Amino acid sequence: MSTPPTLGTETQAFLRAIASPTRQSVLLLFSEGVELSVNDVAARANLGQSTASEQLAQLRAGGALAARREGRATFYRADREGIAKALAEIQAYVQSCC
Amino acid sequence: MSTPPTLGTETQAFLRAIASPTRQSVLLLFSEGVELSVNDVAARANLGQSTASEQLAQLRAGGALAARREGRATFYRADREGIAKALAEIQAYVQSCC
DNA sequence: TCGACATATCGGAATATGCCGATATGATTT
DNA sequence: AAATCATATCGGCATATTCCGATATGTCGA
Repeated sequence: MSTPPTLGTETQAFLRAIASPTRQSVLLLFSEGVELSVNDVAARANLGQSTASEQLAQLRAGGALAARREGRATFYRADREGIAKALAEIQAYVQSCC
Repeated sequence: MSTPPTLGTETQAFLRAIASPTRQSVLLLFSEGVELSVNDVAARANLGQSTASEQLAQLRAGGALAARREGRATFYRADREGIAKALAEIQAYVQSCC
């Protein structure tokens, strides 16, 4: 019943993911349920293609983004569920000490 | 009125602070409003004195801990307000894109 | 004031992260 | 099958982070 005192690895990854200013601004590109390809993100965030791919992968590993492959492109979108889950776990963790 | 789309520097620091497993376990030592000195933390978390001091400073910079100096010792405690503020800002940020 | 104690800061080594260009993988079209 | 397009992975450099031991700062008691 009680939440474990330690954060799960995915929530760890979530925290690391959104702790980066670059990834924060990347995440903000996904408002309103919009889907973006890696190249879209690279262009809008002024990042190289490989960097965009890597940063998106980290946001995905943290449950902040979800990915869908359509043809040759990969479309990313905000993962409402994953984010809610991470936030809930962080809340629970923080409440266990504060 | 509306929260800026970017996270404040203190909230940045909060995220970096709790993204570290070491600091997560340090933070858990402060349950129930307990106050701990730097040496207490160093001993309980198996860290060198200087490391404990540095990690506590980072948690403090992120608003997760508050400090009080009593004589030669510095006592740290959980900063409920600082934590609540950071969490609220993170929630607001996340809602702007999800 | 001097010694002892607690914390903070410094210097450095090991490791991790961020970003890039180049290359490899996967998917589509002709 | 070959060319093309999008993404992913690799190698590498620059910077940041983590942790330590050593030293400096600050506070108290004798």
